[in-house]
Amino acid sequence: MLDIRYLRENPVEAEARLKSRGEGVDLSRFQELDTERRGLLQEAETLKALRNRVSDEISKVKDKSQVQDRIAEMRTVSQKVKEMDERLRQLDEELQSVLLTIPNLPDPATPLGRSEEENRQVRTWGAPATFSFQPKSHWDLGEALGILDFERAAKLAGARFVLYRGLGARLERALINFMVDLHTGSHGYTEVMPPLMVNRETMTGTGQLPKFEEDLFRLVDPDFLLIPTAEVPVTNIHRGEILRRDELPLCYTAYTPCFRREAGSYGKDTRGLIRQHQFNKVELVKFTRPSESAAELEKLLADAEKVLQLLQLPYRVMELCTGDIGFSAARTFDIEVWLPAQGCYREISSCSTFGDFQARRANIRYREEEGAKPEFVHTLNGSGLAVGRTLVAILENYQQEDGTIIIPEVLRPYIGGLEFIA
RNA sequence: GGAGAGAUGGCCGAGUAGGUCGAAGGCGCUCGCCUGCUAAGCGAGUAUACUGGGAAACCGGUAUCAAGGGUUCGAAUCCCUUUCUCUCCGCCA
Repeated sequence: MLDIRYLRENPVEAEARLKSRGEGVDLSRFQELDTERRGLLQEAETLKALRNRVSDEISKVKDKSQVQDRIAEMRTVSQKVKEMDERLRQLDEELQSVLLTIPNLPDPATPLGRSEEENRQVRTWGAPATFSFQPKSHWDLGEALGILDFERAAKLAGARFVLYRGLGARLERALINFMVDLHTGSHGYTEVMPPLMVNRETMTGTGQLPKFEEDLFRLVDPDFLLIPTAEVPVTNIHRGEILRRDELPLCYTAYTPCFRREAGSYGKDTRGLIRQHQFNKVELVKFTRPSESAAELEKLLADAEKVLQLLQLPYRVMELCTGDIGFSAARTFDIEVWLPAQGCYREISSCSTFGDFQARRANIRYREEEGAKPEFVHTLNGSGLAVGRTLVAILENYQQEDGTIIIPEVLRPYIGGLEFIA
C-alpha cells in the first residue's frame, strides 16, 4: 500500500511513476473518495465534539429534569452522527479497496522498460558446459531413472503434479537440507516453519489479496488459503508489531511447499518440473531499517547465488525492469540457472525489496530512536532457492551420456555419500 | 465436539450499581538532580491512528481498553456476535 498522503500531495508524480510499470493507474477515483471522506469526517467530528461536551455538562447536573431539552437535542445529534459514520465507513472501505489494488512504486534504481525483454543482465557466473552428446531433458532423465513419475502423479491429483520416488525424493530432501543449513549456518538466518495455510489478513499483508485471488488455492470450510510462497506467512510473522531497532535486520529462512493455481499459464511449461501446482522452496525473508534495505538486498541476492556456486551450476543475474517487477516489489533481481536441454537460462530465484509497501499493509514498524515516532520497516525476500528447479538443473547439467547423474560434491553428505544416480 | 474462565498501554496489573478513565499502581525506558565509581534515592516525562490549523516548534478535534454491532445524552464498564487464549472432558497424528 502506498502512503495516502503521498498520493494526495503528489498525484501527478505518483501516476507517472506507476505508469512506468506499464499499467496505467487512474488516481481520480482515489481523489474523489479522499476529498469526500475528509470533508465528512470533519463534519462528523465537530458534531461528536459537541456531543461530548454537552454529555459532560449533563453529567454535572444532578437534577436531570432540568436538562431534558439538552438530552433530546443530543439524541438528534447522535442520530445524525450515526448516519455520517455509516457513510464514512462506506467511504473508508472503498478507499481501502482502491489503495489495496494500487501497485508499489518502482524504486528509482529500477531500470525503465516495458517487458521482460528490457530486463538488464547484471552478471553471469560459470560457463554453460558443452556436451559431447545431445543433452536430455530432465523429464526424460527422471523417468528413465525411475526417480520422477508424472503419470502416477496425474492419477493421484492431476496435471502439474509430480511423484518423486527413491533417489529423486532423496535428492529433493537433500537439497532442502543443504540450502537451509547453508543459510542458517553461514548466512545468519533463523529457520522457521510456518503454517502452510493462512487467513485473508495474512494474504493481504504481503499483497496477494485482494487482487490475485485467482492464483491461490482455497480451502472451502474454514476460509483458509494455501500459501503460494513462504514469503506470505514469514513476512506476516511481525504483522502489527513495533520491532526494536537493535534486533534489525531480522533474517528468516523457511523451507515450505508452495501452492499455485497457475491459472492463465495453460500452454506454458506443460512438461516436467518447471511449473507445478505444488513445489518446494527455501525462502529468505528480511526486515530492515529503510537506510539498510538496499545493502541487505545485495546480501540476500549473494546468499541465494551462493547456493548455485556451491552446486557449481552456471547462472546469470537479471535486474527486472519497471514493466516486469511484481505488484508489491520496488526492485527485483532474478537468478536464472542454465538448463542445457532447453538451451536457455530459467528463473530459479527472485530477490526483491518491497520498500515499505508490505510493511504499511501489514503495519510492521520500528523506532529509529527510543521514544521516536514508529516508522515502517522495509521488507525483502528471495528464493534461496526453488528446490524443484534446482533438481532440474542438477539433472540436466550433471547428466552423462548413459543417462546417469553425477551428484554435486557438496550434496553428497546429505545423500549418504552417494556419488551418482544410476 | 461438550463445559467453564478470560482478552486493558512496551510489559505486569487496577478498574464491572455506566459519567470525574487515554485509563490508578508497578516495572521498563528518557531527561534532569543528588551520591567522589557502582547500587540506592529524588523530580519530570513516556501510546497510536486519523484529521484541522501552522513554514516549523506546536496547538486543537475525533477515535482506540481483542474485533464488529446494539442500548444510552454518555460505555473499558450493560447486551449480542465473532476471533483468540487458558482449564477440564471427549477424539486424535
